[in-house]
Amino acid sequence: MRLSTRGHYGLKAMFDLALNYGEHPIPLKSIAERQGISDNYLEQLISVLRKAGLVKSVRGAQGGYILAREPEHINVGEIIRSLEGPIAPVDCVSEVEPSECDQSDFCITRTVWARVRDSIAEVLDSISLADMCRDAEKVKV
Amino acid sequence: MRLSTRGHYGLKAMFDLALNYGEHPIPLKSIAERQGISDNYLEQLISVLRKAGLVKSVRGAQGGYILAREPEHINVGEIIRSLEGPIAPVDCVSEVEPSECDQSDFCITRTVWARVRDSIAEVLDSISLADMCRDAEKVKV
DNA sequence: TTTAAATCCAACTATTTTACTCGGGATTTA
DNA sequence: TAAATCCCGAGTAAAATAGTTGGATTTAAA
Repeated sequence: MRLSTRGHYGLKAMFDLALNYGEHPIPLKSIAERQGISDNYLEQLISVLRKAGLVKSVRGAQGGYILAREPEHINVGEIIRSLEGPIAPVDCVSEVEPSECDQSDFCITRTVWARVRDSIAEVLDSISLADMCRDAEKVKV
Repeated sequence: MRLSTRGHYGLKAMFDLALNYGEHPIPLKSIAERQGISDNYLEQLISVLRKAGLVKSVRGAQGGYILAREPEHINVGEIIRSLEGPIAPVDCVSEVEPSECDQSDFCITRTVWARVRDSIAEVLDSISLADMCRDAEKVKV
């Protein structure tokens, strides 16, 4: 029941962008450094986030990345889904295109995984980047 | 955010044993057949469940497996943990021996994963095999 | 007492996934 | 024009996954 580093690193990067949200784009290299991630690898991940419409890029010198929306309007669920795919503890309860399984037991186990899926989704969808920034403020003080 | 087949199959097998709970041990082959699992593979999994004290085995002809406790007193969380290890979306919030990470962001992302972990655990620990059997009854009628 | 039905166990393996790295091209600012 | 930066596709080593295989042991029943 583990997240891959894609989602893990991706959220770190997005949170970093939220903390540094403003006029100027943030170069990927500085995000990678602060968050302790290989910048070559992070490049791949942020490319996915860009294609998903969660960040905007500015090319050239002095370029970098900015959140595509205000931190208040980006939630963790979106970030994780874009990097890890639909939430699905097992395939047959995927949020998108669940696979069929015709088992003899009326698939009661399936309902267990559906409940797990929903509880994960509920947590992730309820937390925005702005929420996380507020939490960070609290910790600082 | 996926479970491996270990937990998936393991729960199916335990549920099968719960549905067939009684005097007689259930041979592994019949569980595997009903649940559509390779019996060689299931053998590995049930061996873990036995060592975890969740099932008892009876060797020899007419042998098989029985739940070590009544279905009411075995919950899904125990089964999953014994097969998949501690619940931990990411290592640094593992239920057991969380790994250290000294990042610059006060690890607010960490608190997100802790909440996910807790919500998964809450669901899994709240469902017993007996609950699942009752659900199965409802579906039948 | 033999046979067949079972569990038990350890080692092997093919495939897939993960977590990267690498090299080069395109774009923009100073 | 040089430097900083994003963009993109291909390659790769290591680990995890999902099994398979072969044989030893135990026990009930014929």
